[in-house]
Amino acid sequence: MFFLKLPAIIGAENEEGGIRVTIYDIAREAGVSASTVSRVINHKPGIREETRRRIQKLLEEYDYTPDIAARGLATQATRFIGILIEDIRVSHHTESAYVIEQEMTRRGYTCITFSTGPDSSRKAQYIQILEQRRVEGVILIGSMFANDEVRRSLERCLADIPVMLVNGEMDLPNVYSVLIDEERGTEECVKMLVEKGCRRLVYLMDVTTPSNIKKQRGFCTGLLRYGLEAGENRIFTAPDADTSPGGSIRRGRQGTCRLLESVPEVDGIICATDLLAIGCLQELQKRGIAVPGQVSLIGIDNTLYGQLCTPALTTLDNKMAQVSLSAARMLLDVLDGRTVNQKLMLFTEIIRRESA
Amino acid sequence: MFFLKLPAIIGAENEEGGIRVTIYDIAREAGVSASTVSRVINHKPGIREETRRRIQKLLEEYDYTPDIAARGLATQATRFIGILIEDIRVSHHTESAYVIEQEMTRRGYTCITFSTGPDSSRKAQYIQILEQRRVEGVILIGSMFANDEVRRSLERCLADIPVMLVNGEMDLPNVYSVLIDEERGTEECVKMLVEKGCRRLVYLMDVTTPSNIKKQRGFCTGLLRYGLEAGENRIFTAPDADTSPGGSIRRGRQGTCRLLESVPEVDGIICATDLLAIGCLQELQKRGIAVPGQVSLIGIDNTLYGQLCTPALTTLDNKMAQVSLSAARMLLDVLDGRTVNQKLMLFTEIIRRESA
DNA sequence: CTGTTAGCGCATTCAC
DNA sequence: GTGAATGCGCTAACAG
Repeated sequence: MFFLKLPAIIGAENEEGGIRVTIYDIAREAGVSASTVSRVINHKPGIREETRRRIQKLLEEYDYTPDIAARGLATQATRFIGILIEDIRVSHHTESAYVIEQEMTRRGYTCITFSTGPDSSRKAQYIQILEQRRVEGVILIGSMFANDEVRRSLERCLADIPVMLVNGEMDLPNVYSVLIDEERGTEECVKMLVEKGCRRLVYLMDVTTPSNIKKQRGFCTGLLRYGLEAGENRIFTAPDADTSPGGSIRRGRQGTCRLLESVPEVDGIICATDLLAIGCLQELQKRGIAVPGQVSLIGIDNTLYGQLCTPALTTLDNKMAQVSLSAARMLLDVLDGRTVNQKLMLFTEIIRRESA
Repeated sequence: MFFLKLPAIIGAENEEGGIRVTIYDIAREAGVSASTVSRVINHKPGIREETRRRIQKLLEEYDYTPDIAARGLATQATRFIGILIEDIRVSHHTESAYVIEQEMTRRGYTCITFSTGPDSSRKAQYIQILEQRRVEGVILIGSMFANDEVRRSLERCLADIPVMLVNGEMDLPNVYSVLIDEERGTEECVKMLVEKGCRRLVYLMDVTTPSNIKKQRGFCTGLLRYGLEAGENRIFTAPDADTSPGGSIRRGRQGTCRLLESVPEVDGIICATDLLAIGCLQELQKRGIAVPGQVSLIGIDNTLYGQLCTPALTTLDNKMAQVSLSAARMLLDVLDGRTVNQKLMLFTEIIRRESA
């Protein structure tokens, strides 16, 4: 398997058949030592201008490209950032991954991104892969990462590197959080519906993520605060068998069916996600229930989907792009040795469109 | 900067404060040499069962995790795959990246994915980053990578590693292609519209990608073949200033305005993408033009968006997920030393829904 | 200003 | 069966 690198010994020709040119090749060609070449490559001072130029020229001539892994081995710095998401196909996750990758790349880091799926033990496996790759920092996107199994895995594998939790909290010295106040945001949605005259509100969710639970709490708080009687019968959970992106819509439809059976007099619905809301909308329309005429509808996430449906969806923007960008910047700050706050909170905003 | 690793010399305690345990640490603890530990880790034969078990136990006890980069330096294998996409936020690109990442991860590779943006010189830069990371294979997603600048960059940087082109062609010995017959597919769309009685067809596109050009060719061929007079006035290009995902819809609306001015009697529109079609649909509805009553509308891509709008969009499914999966598998075959076809073609399928 | 030496963590010959 | 020696490509400390 090993290719004996004769050129290095004989000083003969190389640069063909997949042989990589190394700093030694360049050094030999330039009649200097490898360290000198290394210094030129890394723009270190203390090199005669003539030498620098000569080596620079050879580097280009031979199309030299540094092996970052080898460099990392010597410097103990891989310049890798790990990103874990449950499913990158979910549109606000896509947005997050995109924003983070752009920022990290801009700053000279390379991102390794994995879609882990919902299973916690799988998440732990991916954390181990990141450990093996010796990432210098990690960003976990989504509240579903804030659980004990992930926590244990982090303590075990990544105790010494900074970890950013996007929309989740974890009490660990190396774990930082960027949060978004979905709870208060959802409460504001209730307020808005009440002000529009709604009296029978329902919160529809599917997967019981910490995030969705927070929204639920905000919903309940809103009911109390704005004078509506609370009660378990105002919370509905759609079955979550199908985990594909399209599944959300289906769940929205099914959840709405159930909901309408229990609370036929409903006049305001808040859905945990936009896609759920769109499923809901489809079911309502199918039954001839006017939106927003008879029922006001609000989604959460501010996805593109919400702009496309008719009527356009009023939605709670949880600003995933901004939140993710903040997380990326915080991580960069930590890596640069700057002190940062361990927790940060950003604020949601209601995007008023036609459905409410 | 360097942490003198005293434990290795003194044989003292370690495992705290970010010091990674190496095979040498384990070896010392077990009273064997590093080679033996290495053999155990890599499940090589020729180790006494007792020794193996003892070392195995220590490995777990000390939470040993191999440094893959160091291993790669020794074996000349990084197990990295590079993926380049113009914009991962575009839904069928997301799907592609997802599918490929899942398959590669399953097979022990780690993906490095970049969103390059449309600019060719930027694409070349990203190719260089992949080279620096010593990826073992590369997948370029989208026809926009099939241009001369990228080609030169590949020849220069990645001449010795397999490159898969998803939906694009390039005549280079190490470049493989998985294609999708969008040309014939679009032709079939024309046929379908003609059979529905349409007589004034228009093709609306935005960015002039090789892929969109192919669709255009298919459109023209269809016109000829199915007895409609061709002509430049049947092709419309929407302005493409805004490159955000939402921009597509806006372009669809604007393009439709122009189109209606020139060909007010249009009764069938094929759009180069679903999002474009949705913008088109919005504009038509705004003007009170019935779809599919007065105008039949077909999109391309089979995105989730097409299922959400009203009426649901008839669309040409270009099977990006399958195409991407095939590309991933082909690449794995090449990496495993199996011979594969350098080109492969998959087939589109029309998804009939309400808009046509 | 530059070369020599050593070592990053690991896998692999070749001895024993 | 196992160990010692060597090298992967690169950087960094220390001399000169």
